[in-house]
Amino acid sequence: MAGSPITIQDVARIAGVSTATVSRALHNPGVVSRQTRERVEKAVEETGYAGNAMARSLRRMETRMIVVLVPDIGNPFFSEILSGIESVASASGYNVLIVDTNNDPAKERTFADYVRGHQADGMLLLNGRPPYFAEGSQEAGRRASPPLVVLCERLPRHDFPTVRIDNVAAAEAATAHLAELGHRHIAHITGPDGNILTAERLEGYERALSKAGLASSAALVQHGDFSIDSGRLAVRRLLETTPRPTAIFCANDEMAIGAIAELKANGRTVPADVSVVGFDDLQIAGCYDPPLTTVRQPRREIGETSMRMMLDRLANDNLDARDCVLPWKLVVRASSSAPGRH
Amino acid sequence: MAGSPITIQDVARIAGVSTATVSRALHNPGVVSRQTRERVEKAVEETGYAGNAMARSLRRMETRMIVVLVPDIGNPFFSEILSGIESVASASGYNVLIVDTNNDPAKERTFADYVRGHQADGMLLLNGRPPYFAEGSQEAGRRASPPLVVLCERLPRHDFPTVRIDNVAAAEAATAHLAELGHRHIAHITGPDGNILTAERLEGYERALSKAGLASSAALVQHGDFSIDSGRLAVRRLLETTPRPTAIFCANDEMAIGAIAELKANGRTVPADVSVVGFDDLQIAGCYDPPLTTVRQPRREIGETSMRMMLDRLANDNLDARDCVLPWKLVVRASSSAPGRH
DNA sequence: CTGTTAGCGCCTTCAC
DNA sequence: GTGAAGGCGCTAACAG
Repeated sequence: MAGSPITIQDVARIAGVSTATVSRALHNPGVVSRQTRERVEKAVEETGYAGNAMARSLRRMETRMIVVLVPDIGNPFFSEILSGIESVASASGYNVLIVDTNNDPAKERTFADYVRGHQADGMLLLNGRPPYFAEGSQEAGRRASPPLVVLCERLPRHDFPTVRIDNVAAAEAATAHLAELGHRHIAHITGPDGNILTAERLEGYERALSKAGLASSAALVQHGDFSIDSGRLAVRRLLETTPRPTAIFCANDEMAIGAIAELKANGRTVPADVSVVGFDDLQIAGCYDPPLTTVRQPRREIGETSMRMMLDRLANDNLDARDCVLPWKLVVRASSSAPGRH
Repeated sequence: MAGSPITIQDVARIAGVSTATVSRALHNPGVVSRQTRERVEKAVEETGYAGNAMARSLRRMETRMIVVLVPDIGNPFFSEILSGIESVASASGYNVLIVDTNNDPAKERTFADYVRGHQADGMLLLNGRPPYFAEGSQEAGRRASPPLVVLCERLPRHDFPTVRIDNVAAAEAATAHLAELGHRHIAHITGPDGNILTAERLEGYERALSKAGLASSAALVQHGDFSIDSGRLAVRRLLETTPRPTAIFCANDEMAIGAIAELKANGRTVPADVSVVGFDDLQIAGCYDPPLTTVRQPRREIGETSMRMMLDRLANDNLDARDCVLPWKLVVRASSSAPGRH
């Protein structure tokens, strides 16, 4: 009984039918007689037959697997998106292969090859870097590109289907919120260079400053990389800036948390001395001290929508590349207030 | 050129060799002549041949895929473990299918079937619930069980290979730390019922109380479920307890964060009024206000070790079921101190 | 309603 | 060093 695995032939022999009938009884039960179906089911039970996914995939030329490329699975921002992807996928009988690329382009490429190598039917991209097949400009014809949906960012010079929010508008609203509170020296801590989100949120920040009639200054814009530590470091630099900023808009919540921690460590009170606004609305944002004002993204919905677009695309080769823009919301909590006297 | 995918036959035709030679040139280059190899490589380049993983898997009867069952991918505790798993796996040419089971037993079972259905070569379990094939006591013979490694928890009544820390000892040390600071009323917020970690950390807590000569009391033990919110709720109940506890040992960091947030919301100061100790040492623990005293688990190493055990097991059917116990460390930060006057 | 047949694409003997 | 051939397990097309 132990040893060689059970195949459809074993089941067929025991049930006294052909392998084709076993296959039908399992995948298309309506088309076989009740008697036969029951005999097959009994044989399946007896043997513990589980099918062979490799053989089925080869025959059907589909894997029912979707690869999701995530730059950093430890980033809590992604987990709810993944959860949304997962729920839609499994409801349609698809599996999700989550791959942490660690922002390593080589790894991204390896896994992009999954689709070409028939290890997956499609790919969801969360890192805003186009995969190999989109690199050469001449070969980037959409006709040749495998099923792909880009999440959260829109790749410049490509028209892959996209699900995202309007980062420029959201960043503008977050910064405008600080300006409306009366802040005149508003700093910004950016994401990593080369990231599309970084550019868009910076643009929103600058647009808000300009609309509020505030001067922007290079010293007010500090580079970060979305990590807690980079938020701390950026604040250390900002504390040496003149005029001292009374408010900081951080390109994500983790840097905002680092920023607040560092402000406290330097004896500043948030928001009395410095207001801080984040971006993403991680779960921790509401529990931090003070609770963080931030931009909420519909993370689960982003995941769900992207997977639905993927399923549409899989069912219909010639689907148009849609750009789906979901709503965001500024969540005002206690980390932002009118500036104190200085 | 677009349309049907390139197969090994296309490459063979273009290179003017047989498919067998193409296969050899690709997987066993030493055995073909340099001339031939170069011709094949050129043809591969021209065509963009990527192989077909399904066909290869079917032929070789292995998928080089390992499923990892995670109860909740949003829990940051798991991400570094996953990262460790990933790095060892990809170094050996294995892929990791991360599945969020959402603590849903049905889903766990579905994915446990992956191994039987040849969709994966082995399985890593992070949720401490035995999969289907271990449920029936008679069929649970080890000989029949597919390659499986259990992380972080040891399944009772099973002898699957395990990688974990000594939770009882670590919880005892965390509690003893509070007792040594002079606390006499030490509360505990537990994990969810039925979880093995919950039981082990509770046992360590009780053992420390007993060794310190402190009475344990039902009112001091509040149920949680590892979530931030459950930490908040538990504190609300503890604030109505007499005698009021001056210290709380939480079964994980997230509940500790919730506990501190709720204590602050009720006007208590941590640690002056109440000391709080967590478990796990999440990244946020060091940035919280106050920085959290907690137990550090070697998360990355847990992941790496478990994947190595899996690879060993895959390479050698008859490997003994090892129980690998890794070291932990109590990290004392500012959230715990001697009790104030009451 | 059921059986027979013919591969899916690849790798691995077995010959030469 | 290379080619021919068979088959991994399954399912879709075609007969009956």
